[in-house]
Amino acid sequence: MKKTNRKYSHQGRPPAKESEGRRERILDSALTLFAGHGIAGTTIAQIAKDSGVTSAMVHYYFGNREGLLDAIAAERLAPAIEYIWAGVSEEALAEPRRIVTEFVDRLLEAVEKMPQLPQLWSREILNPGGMLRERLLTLVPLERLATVISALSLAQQKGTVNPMISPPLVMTSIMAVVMLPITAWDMLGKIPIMPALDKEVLRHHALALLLDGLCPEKSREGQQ
Amino acid sequence: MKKTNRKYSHQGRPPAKESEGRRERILDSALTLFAGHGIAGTTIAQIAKDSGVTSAMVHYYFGNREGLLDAIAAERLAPAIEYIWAGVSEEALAEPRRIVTEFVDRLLEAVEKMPQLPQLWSREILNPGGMLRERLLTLVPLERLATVISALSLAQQKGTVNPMISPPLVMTSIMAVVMLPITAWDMLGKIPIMPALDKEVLRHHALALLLDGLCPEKSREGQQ
Amino acid sequence: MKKTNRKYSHQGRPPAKESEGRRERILDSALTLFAGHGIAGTTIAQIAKDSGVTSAMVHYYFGNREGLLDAIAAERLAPAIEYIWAGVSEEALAEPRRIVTEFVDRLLEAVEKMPQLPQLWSREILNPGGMLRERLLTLVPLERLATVISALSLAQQKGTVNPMISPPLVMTSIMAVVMLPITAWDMLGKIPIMPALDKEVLRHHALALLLDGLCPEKSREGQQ
Amino acid sequence: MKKTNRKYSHQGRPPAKESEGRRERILDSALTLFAGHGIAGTTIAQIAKDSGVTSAMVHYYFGNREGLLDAIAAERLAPAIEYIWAGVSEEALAEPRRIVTEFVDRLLEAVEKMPQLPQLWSREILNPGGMLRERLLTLVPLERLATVISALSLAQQKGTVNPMISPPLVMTSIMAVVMLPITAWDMLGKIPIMPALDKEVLRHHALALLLDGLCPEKSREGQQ
DNA sequence: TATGAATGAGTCTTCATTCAT
DNA sequence: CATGAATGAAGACTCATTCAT
Repeated sequence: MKKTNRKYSHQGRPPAKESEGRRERILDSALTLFAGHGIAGTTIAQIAKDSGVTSAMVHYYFGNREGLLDAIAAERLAPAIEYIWAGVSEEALAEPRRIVTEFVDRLLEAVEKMPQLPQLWSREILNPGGMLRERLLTLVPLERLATVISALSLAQQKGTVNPMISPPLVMTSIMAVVMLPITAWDMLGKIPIMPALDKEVLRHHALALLLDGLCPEKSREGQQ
Repeated sequence: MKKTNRKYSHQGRPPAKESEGRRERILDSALTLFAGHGIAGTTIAQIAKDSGVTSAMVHYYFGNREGLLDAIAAERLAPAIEYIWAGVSEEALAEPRRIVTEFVDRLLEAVEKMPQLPQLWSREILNPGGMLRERLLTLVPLERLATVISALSLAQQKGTVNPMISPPLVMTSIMAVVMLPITAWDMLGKIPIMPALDKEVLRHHALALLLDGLCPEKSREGQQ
Repeated sequence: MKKTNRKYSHQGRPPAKESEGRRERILDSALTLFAGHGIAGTTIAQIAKDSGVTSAMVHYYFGNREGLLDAIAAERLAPAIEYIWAGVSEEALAEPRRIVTEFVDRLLEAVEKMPQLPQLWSREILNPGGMLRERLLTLVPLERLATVISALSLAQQKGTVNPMISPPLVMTSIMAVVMLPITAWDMLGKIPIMPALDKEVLRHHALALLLDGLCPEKSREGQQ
Repeated sequence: MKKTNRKYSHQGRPPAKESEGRRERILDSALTLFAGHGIAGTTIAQIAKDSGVTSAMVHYYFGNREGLLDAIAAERLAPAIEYIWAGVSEEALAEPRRIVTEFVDRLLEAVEKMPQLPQLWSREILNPGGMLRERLLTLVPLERLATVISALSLAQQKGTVNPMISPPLVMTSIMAVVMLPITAWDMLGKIPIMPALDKEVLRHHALALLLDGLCPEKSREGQQ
């Protein structure tokens, strides 16, 4: 069941579609369909059809639905999550702005490699009742998160971080600001006066908002 | 099929439980179960059982599954969305900070009244493939959104709004920062050094982050 | 799930086929098919077809395969078993010959009413791994059996019962001698010089063999 | 496809486990699993796993499921049946008591060598619908059975056999009294006052019951 | 010989939906 | 209004069997 995660170990290109085995192709299809219609809304038959195999074949490789979800979690999502968190370097911990910058960049890179990530993350991981939640809870590097939270608290005491924000919520906020617009991408496209919207625009927007806020110069008197 | 939306039209108390008809009870159950297991993961029989009726009764009231979703969208979610957007007052448009503050507060009030909102929003509305998306797209006040975006752009030109942010993404960012942590509430609880986390903490965090950023005083050189 | 067992409570005729509900008809079909092909060899679809319903209907009435087996055990076989054991009267306990006679007669009456009994008994109840075994173990009146065994032991001490037999095996032996030939009925029919074989012949054979043995007059020297 | 039946042709020891080929090991597993869960309840994959081969291998050796059943019947059960019937010697035919004694002993010896026999016999051979029935019907020495029946009839005319018993049913009765308690062995163990029960006890019980009956001294008037 | 891969047919089960009452 | 009964279609999963290697 173990697989080396070629995709995230290096910065490697994905291997040629031809050389991928059926197993990988099934996982690809599952990932995409799960992102598109939700896990509960996707049948094994749909995955099989999309990947050009019979549904019996899906059972052959993964045993059952649960086994497929396990594989998706372990072989596709866990590496992505690891990759994202590996992005917050030790040196960055001392500089809150770097924490944000590096984390945002890792998120965007992960999404680049796996476009289904934002939707799976918001639907199946973040949500209680999400079908990948339990499976990934153990894979999220809680101690890493704790380290970052501590670093932010320390910086807050030193006065380099906004004293009003709540350190434990920061990483969630970053993920939210980066991932959710991607999820809603096409919805935003419906807005009439929407200008060109791409990952670069999103990156600048997210960094500016997270680091300096909407109205940085403004005095802070009337806030609540 | 249309119903007045007693809940959000005024600030009125919800009507006495007794007076609610079966129809409303079915909608309540549906809303909660949809939020908990996703729409695709919820059967009519579950909703029927939870609301103490037979599943034939659900069909009697709503025709079919689609009809139930229509009703949930029109009678429960549309009013909530209307309520949220109604919060950005005309006067606020001139003051970006007020836009944010009022919007955040409306969001939190809406969640207070309908705790299922964050999960339904991220799963079934925001996500492409979400089963309420199409139904609500027409109900989102796009012209209102356009107005706000224009106001933010104008303020940006006047120098009262961070020139690096992207106005069309602002409202999405606000919703993300407020709603997602609520969705992930219990997940965040698993973090060891998590302090007390409640709506008030979230409100201050969201407002501080959105308005002033994580590191407001810092110079802005390293931002690449 | 409880049903009065009309069939065995009195000596009543079975109710008219017409008035039986679908549920009963499904149980009838199941009983017959289970006896014919074994439980493991019978599909729900076969039962459904035989009883003129859809297989979804079988699930509607019994929940699942296990539920159907439960119903067969509780509503059909348990009453038959009760009926058989109820046949050994209190007065009979003092007279070993009456125990045998009454038990044999009850067995034959039960088979008369439920011709599937011998096959189900030998395949699915008696056999370890039989699918009704666990379900019926609790229903067999063990204390009644114990009473009979005690009575036989006592009679053995008084000299009215063959001192060489083993009382705990007696009831099993009786059932075996009566039931197994019925199971193998058609097989026996293949034997060339087989005379007319019917229940009456079987009854006399069983009683004679069980009570007096094959060679009653013979001295008992060579028996090692 | 034919194999010499080493096990029953002589009194030979079973060959060393090592020298048995895979084919024999598959048959062993099949025999045991068939006895345990019934033939219909046993899959080829289970047999393969139990015998340490792949299920493709089972097909390689036996062609298909039917072929495996053929082999079980021809190579394992037929020899056992032959062995049992070979036990009724020519000399015994003149003495009914010897017929019984020798047949009982052969049955017990056969069971000793093949503990799965009683269960397979009652489930899959004796029962109509039993999956080995057709295959073994031709293998049962019908003419031998006819000979024995004739001998018993003759003895009955001569007065050395109970005139009330039915000669064609005698051999079935013997098998029933010997085999069925073995099948139900563990079930009998559940009975509270059950004394030690082993093959020797069973042998004496069966012989005593079959030869002399439960109440040999009793007068034979009330037997109706 | 031996096996991993592959599959069509079938099994149990669920579910939205309908309808007579 | 309300429901128990009924069902067709579809879902997950199993299994005997085949085949290229």
